Amino acid sequence: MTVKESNSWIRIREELLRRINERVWQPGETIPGEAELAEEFGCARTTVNRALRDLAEAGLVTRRRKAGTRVAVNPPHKATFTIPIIREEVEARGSSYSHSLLKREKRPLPTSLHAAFPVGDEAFLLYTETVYFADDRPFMFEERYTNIDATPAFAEAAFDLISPNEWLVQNAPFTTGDLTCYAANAGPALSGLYECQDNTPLFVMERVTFNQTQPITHVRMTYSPGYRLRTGF
Amino acid sequence: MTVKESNSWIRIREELLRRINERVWQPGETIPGEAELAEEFGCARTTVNRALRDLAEAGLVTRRRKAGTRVAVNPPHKATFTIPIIREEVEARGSSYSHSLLKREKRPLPTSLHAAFPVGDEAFLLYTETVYFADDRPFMFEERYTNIDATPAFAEAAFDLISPNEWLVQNAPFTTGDLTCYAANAGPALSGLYECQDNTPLFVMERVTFNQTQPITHVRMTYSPGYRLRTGF
DNA sequence: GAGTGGTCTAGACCACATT
DNA sequence: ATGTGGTCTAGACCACTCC
Repeated sequence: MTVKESNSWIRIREELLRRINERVWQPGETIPGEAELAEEFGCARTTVNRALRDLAEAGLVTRRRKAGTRVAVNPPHKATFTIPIIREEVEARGSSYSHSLLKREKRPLPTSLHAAFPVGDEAFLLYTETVYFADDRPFMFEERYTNIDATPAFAEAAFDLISPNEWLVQNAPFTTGDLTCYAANAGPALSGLYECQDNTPLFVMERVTFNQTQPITHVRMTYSPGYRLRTGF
Repeated sequence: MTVKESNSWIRIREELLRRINERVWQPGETIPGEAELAEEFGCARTTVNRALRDLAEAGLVTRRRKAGTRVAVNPPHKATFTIPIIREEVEARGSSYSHSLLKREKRPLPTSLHAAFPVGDEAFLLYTETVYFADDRPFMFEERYTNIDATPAFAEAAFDLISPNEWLVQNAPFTTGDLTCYAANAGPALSGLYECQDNTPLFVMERVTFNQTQPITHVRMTYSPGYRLRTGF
C-alpha cells in the first residue's frame, strides 16, 4: 500500500530534525514512540531506531527505556576536532615539513605532571624535545615524556626521518586520552626560538594518552606566535 | 549449534579492536569481509556491520564498497568536546554564577570579521558585550554579533535573567559552525577587568554558527587568566 | 507489571567501486 | 560484470525503568 519510494533512515532523520527545529515538538516534550513513527513513515521500526539513535548521538534528543524519547532542552553541541599529525598539519598549509630532535634523555617526571600522568616513580621515562618546522621556520615546540615500559621500541627509534609524534601514532595504539589547551607567554626559553618578545602570547596544548589504564605519553606542544586551532562542527 | 551466550556487537567490536591493536591485522591490511566474520562469530552479518561501522566512525578502519575494510594506517584520533553553556561550566566548578550586560547596540560588523561571518552590509546586527562571573570574579568576557534577521526575538530579550549565550542555545537552533582557539594578550581593554598586566596571556575562543547557510551569531570569548580548556577522548 | 528502547536474526535488494 | 558494504524488513526477545 505504501508508495514504492526508496525509504532511507536519513530522510526520516531530517524530517524528525525539522520537527524539532521548527518546534513542532517542544524542547522537553516526549515524542511518539518508535513503533508509532514506523507506522507513520511506513517503514520498519529498525529504520526509525537508526534515525533516532543518530539524533541521540548528536545530543538533540535523549532516550530512556520506558520513559521514551524527549527533545533535549538545551542541546549540548559537540565539536569534534581531529588531532593531527604535525607533518600533515604543516603540509596541509602548503609548507614544507621538517623536524629536529634537540634532546633525548632519561628523565624523571616533574612533580607538576604527576597528577596528570600517573606512572610509578621507578618507571623508565624517556624525555624528548623536538622542534617542528614549516618552511624552515619553527612551527611548534614539543616536550614529551614517554613511558618506555609501555612501548619499549620507542627507546630504540632514531627520530631523524620519523618524528616522535608520528612514531607514536603509528606504533603505540591508545584507548583514551586527555587534552588541555591554554595560553602562556613565550618566556626566555622560547622567545629565542621564535624570535619574539618574552611576553608574546602562545597557544599551548597538552595531551596525555593511555592504553587501557597504562600511561603512554605526556606531551606539551607550544605553537608559534599567531597559531590558531580551527575546527568545524 | 552456536553457544547460547548473549552475542553483542560490542563484544565483536572489542575483539576486532584487539586484533588491530595487537597487529594481528597490520595497518593498511584488508580484513575479512562482513559475511566471513559473521560466520566466524556465529552471528548475523548485520551485527558485524554494526561493530565495523562503529570502528569506522572512530577512524580505526576505512571502508569502501567492493574494496573492503582496511585497518587505518595512522588512525586520525578525534577529540570530541562539548561546547558548554557558560552557566553550567561555572556551576560545574562549584562556583556561583552571574552575568552582566555591558553593551547592547546596533553595530556594523568589523571588516576583520567579514570573512568569517558572511552577512550583507545592510544586515541588522546586534552587538552585545557581556561579562560572566564565577563567585563574583570575572570569568569570561564575551563580544557577540547576532544576526537579528535570522532570530528576531533576540532583539526583544532582556538579558538580566538569561544570558545571550543561553538565550541563543535555547532559541536559535543551528546546523553547523566553526570554532577557533588562540592566545592573546589582555591589553589595555581587559587588564582592568581581570586586574592583571597588559601582557598577561589569555585564552580566546571564537565561534560562528549557521542555520543552513544563514549566519546566526559570531562570538569572541576571552577567558580570565589561567583558564584551561579540557576534554577527554 | 508493563511499556519503551536496545539489540539480534535471516534474508533480501541496492549502490558503488573495482576489475 | 562482480564483489563488497549499505540499508531495509518483519519479527522476536531482552533490559531497563517508570509506575
